[in-house]
Amino acid sequence: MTARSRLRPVNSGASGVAKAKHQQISDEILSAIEAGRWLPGDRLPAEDQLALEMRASLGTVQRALRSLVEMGVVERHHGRGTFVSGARAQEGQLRHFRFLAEGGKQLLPVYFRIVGVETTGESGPWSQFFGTPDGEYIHIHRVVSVNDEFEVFSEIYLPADRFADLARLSEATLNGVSFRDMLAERFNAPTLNTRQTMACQTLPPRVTRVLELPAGQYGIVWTICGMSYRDAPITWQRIFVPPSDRVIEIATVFGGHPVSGEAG
Amino acid sequence: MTARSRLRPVNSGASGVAKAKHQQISDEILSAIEAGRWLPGDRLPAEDQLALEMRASLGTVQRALRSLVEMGVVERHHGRGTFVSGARAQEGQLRHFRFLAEGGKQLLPVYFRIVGVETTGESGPWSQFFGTPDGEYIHIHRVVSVNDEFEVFSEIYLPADRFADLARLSEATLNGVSFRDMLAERFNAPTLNTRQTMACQTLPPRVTRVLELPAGQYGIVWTICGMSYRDAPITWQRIFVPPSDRVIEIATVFGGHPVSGEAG
DNA sequence: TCAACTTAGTCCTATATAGGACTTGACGCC
DNA sequence: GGCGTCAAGTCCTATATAGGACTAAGTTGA
Repeated sequence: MTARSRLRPVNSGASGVAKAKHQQISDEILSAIEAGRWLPGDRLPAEDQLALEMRASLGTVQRALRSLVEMGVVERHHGRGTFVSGARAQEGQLRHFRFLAEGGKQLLPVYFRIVGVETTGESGPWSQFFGTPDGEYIHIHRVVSVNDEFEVFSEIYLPADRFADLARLSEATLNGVSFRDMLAERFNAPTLNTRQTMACQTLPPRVTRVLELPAGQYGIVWTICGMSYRDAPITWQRIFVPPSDRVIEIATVFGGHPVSGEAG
Repeated sequence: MTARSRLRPVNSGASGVAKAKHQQISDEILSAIEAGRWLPGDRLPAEDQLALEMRASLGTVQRALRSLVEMGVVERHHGRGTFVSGARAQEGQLRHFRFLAEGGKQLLPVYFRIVGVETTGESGPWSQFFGTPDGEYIHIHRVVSVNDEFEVFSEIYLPADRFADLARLSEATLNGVSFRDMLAERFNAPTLNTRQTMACQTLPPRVTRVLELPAGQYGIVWTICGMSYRDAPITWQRIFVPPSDRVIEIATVFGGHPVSGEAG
């Protein structure tokens, strides 16, 4: 028995409800990826190999893998193999949102400047999202320059226990990086799904001060709850967007094909 | 041969690129639904029946039907059948967006008041979206009251030729109805997908005037491009949202499971 | 050296078949 | 009438099998 065949055969746990075998299999593979058995970029065993390990037929394994593709967990390439999705895989893609110029041209967030990093036990909507009312959180404020054209203010909360190593990273290391990529690459915590809300409100003083805007300025208060495998909450982010002719495009994906295009 | 078996056998057209049979089949069924062979709420023939008509195996038809479910075109119910999705099917669901109160409770748009209806040849971002620079459009302005709690201003453009009957409807008929439902039910044009952008900008005078806001008030300018079967553009909508502690939740659906919940 | 060919590995499609699970309506019985 | 049983219709899962298509790497030959 090689190291390759360490996956538990499905249906081994006496679970309450019976689940379809293809779901059990995708669940099993997902667990293995979560546990780090394969890292982003790694190739999974071939379909037929998995079918043997899982004691299932090829068709059943294929169906399980298709559902993992839909979740954004793996990618399959004809003739090459099945790979764990890295953050880089969707780079530049409209997976969750992006900024656009007036004509529809895409703007890239290129410059991040850390304003503050702290660990806090403060509760708020983030603690509700994480489901840990008394939890400790890493709280990072940043100014994000979009395409060197305009700036937004971003603050992000992460559970301190899950990302303890992050608190030990220097600010220099955190500067200029995309959190989404970093969490996927260094913490095996890719953002697979988001829940987003928006409102127009007055920007708080700490924001207007840093962005050099008049006090009481209105802006978009944009909340992004980031979820990873099994919809586990990993990031609570709030972005303050001042008035601008730049627009935010929100990804809405149905039927497997992301909506994109140049028009506004 | 009954009226039921009018679907063309797949692969009959000498198309340029070869498509997979299951794609051809879902395409074929989609065309039939588009053409009105089955209307929203109607039951499609059973899987095995379709397999016969399409000269395909059961598994292939099932795969085609699953992809139509993903697109939101049909719904399948174990033991009952496969039905063309009506607009009502997703009522109250977070298919594209919804309004939330501060605590996360859902607010329903309950009251629509028509401000103006006109037919215009004016060009703008909508004509770019529709791809008809010289087209005629039905342009409708409305005040939408969300849960009787706050008001937003909505304007919508529709291609005049496609929805000619709509221009003939009286304002009384248009008052108080959801366009999304009406287009699906009366025009066989369900909104299956959207492209959404947002920006914080000053609200135009015609909006502040109707909503009784101070001139120059900032707000969210929210553009929603609605698409139907095969991503055909059907509605271009702009919603002006004044400052409020009410938030807009945008649906972001990945892996087939819509993200929802009570938290903000 | 380099292009063409071959081969192994992998994913993709499609079929025929079998049984299970759920829904609905009909039927018979009390 | 009300209840349980039954059967037909439908979707759901799973298997075994076959062949095709794409990729990457190695081999051959001019």
